[in-house]
Amino acid sequence: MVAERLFAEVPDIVFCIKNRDGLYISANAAFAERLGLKSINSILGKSVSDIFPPPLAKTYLAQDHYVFKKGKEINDRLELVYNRDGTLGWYLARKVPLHGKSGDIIGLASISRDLLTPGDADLRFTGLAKVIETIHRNYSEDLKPAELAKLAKLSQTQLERRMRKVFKLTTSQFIRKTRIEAAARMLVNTDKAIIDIALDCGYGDQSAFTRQYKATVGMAPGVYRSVYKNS
DNA sequence: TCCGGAAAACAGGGGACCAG
DNA sequence: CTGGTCCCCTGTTTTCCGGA
Repeated sequence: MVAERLFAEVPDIVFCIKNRDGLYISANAAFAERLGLKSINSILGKSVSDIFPPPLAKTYLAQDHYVFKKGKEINDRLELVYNRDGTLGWYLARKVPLHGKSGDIIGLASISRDLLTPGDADLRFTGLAKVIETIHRNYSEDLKPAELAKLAKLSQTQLERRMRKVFKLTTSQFIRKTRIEAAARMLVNTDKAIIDIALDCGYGDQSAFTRQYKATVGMAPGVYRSVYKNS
């Protein structure tokens, strides 16, 4: 298959194909590496439940189900993944249905792009340094892309274009990324109540936070804490 | 090729409430 | 504390067009 060769040696894009039964029939080296495995051989023929912890597997299964059932793509989903080495990694995921000759769905292909951190030079060059600094400093407040654009002396259109160019994210996705990442750290490194973490991270109430956290990380905050704290 | 503005479509944020 | 529903409304994103 062409796609397999295309993604085989690409280091920052995780690629895999699952058949209609949800079993991995293809994956690239980057997939194995993200899972902390030596080769992809130990993944092939397995399902998500065999590979990921139950709460995450549940989320991934639901996504696969959506693709299989609706025949629609999942595009540019921002995901936070707790890497094997304990670091937090951000990825943009995409899942597309694969159709057989008769048009029926026979599987799905998934790619997940590593959101690499741009260098200071990139930020200064694009005029985004001030915006990023403001978001990192004030993520607990109500940040408005229009005000951030003003701060950077850019039109909102320009800000969005440059954010996409540098981060592969919209401004609001970047704000969300910053908040969720801060929340993830607080969940693991502190004993703060979830409602307090929600408020500290700029959410109006705890239920909004839980919903967004789950959508991004794949687990509710409390579940995430129980899985990763002291592990 | 880059930029800005406008308009329209659309997604989704989040408040409120409730059940478990 | 989690998670579900309902639903309004805001803001985001896309697209198009014209100008430099």
